[in-house]
Amino acid sequence: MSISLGELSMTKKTWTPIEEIFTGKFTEKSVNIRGWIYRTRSSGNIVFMTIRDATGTLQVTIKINNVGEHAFNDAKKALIESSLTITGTIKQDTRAPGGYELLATENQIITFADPFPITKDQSPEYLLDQRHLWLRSQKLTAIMKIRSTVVGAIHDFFRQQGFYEFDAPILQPNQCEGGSTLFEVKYYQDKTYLSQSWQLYAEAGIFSLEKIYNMGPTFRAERSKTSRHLSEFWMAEMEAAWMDLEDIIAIAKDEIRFILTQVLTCNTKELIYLNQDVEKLTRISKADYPVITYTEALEILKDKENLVVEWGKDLRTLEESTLMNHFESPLVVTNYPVDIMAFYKPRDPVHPDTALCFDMIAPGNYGEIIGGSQRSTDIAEMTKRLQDMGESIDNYQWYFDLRRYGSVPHSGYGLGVERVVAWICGTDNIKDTIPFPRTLLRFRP
RNA sequence: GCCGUCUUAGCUCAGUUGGUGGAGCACCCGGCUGUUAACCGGGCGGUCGCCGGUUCGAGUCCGGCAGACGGCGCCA
Repeated sequence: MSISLGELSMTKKTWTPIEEIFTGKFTEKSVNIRGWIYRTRSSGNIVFMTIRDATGTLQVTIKINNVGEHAFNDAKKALIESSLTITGTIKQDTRAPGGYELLATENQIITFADPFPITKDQSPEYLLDQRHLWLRSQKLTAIMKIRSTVVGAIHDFFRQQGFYEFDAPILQPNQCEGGSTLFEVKYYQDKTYLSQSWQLYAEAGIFSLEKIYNMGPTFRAERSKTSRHLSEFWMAEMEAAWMDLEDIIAIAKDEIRFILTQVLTCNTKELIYLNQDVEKLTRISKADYPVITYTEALEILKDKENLVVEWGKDLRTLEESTLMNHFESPLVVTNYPVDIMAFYKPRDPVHPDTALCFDMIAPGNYGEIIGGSQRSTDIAEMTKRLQDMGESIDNYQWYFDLRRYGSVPHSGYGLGVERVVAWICGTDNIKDTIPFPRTLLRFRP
């Protein structure tokens, strides 16, 4: 028999998070826990359940002589993912996983679950179909905890550095990155697009707040079917007046080190569950990251890998991952050819074929985790490059106004939150780093 | 846009030369007082993606269609 949810909320018990039981401080004491059945098995007059809550899993032993026949039969027939409350004594026992178990004196099923559709064998597609249920898995729980730490760390980092949070519209009339495709949205009698970047609006914000940041959803309708792409992803961006390329590269490195340090502090358990090398991540959290130019990257590829890339072509996935064979930590690559860069990235006056821009590439096969640049202040050159792309200049007059009224040198970058989480967690696919992934071929559930 | 793979039970898969469709898991019933993704016995479960063709006979061979997935390009 189930207890009513109203009745449950009226009970004034103290509930112990499962994680705390493994500190040993509750041993031989009576506790109340609540959660969901992760595994269950029975043998005659004894039922073993693994119970999970948000903090961990614990084996519960239910014996008919301790809880009575009615509660015992409920426990025996409750399927995986049934929710329940249990009272009992914590025992230290080497036979239990983790060395502790709860010997039940009472158990109350809150809701008997239907047969759970996810069993031991699952395909990636099936798990994506059942995403609303697969979120309960230990793997996704671990990743979502790390994601939460990463997002919190980004806010903490910029606020500690004196940045203000500044919001841009999600509905935007113009495109930002050249070549990327936009999601069109009906806007009353008109049409607009989902935000591809916060940046153009951020460039307006720096003239009052000087140092600003933001983190929010970003939408790109690229026809990419890879383990590194999402159609909707979260980007953490910064923009600052008076800063040049060198300044923002230093901030980007500090930001990555700060994120790593926070994750290593808060999520060691999760990193170990995900089979990540904690010592290596600790090393990277304290390291300085190498900075090379695009031209130097081509030389490394040619000299060490015999991989020849024509100067002027962008680094492709193959080249980036080959390059990363030579680096344990993230790598900063600057001065890409100006002709393949977005309209707002300025020419380097010292090396005029290149732009004052950088990418930070993650180790492994996770690709670019940060992209940024100084911002052009040359209205004539930006106008020409926008026209070459077929863009209507009228939409950018407000942006050019920023150069007409007290323009200053300024710079900014964007960090792909999911790519950073994927790299730290070592996931095969970026889809596992966001609760409900949206990709070229999937937008349900 | 280019290249490739897959589609058989609720889930994961096997299915020989073309000859009456199988296993494990899940679920149900029975057994078991220390299990670790428990185990043992039994049961339930199928329009072999769809349409057509070849054949005495097609899950299997051929053609078409549909759907799912992966890689590249592009990007965070």
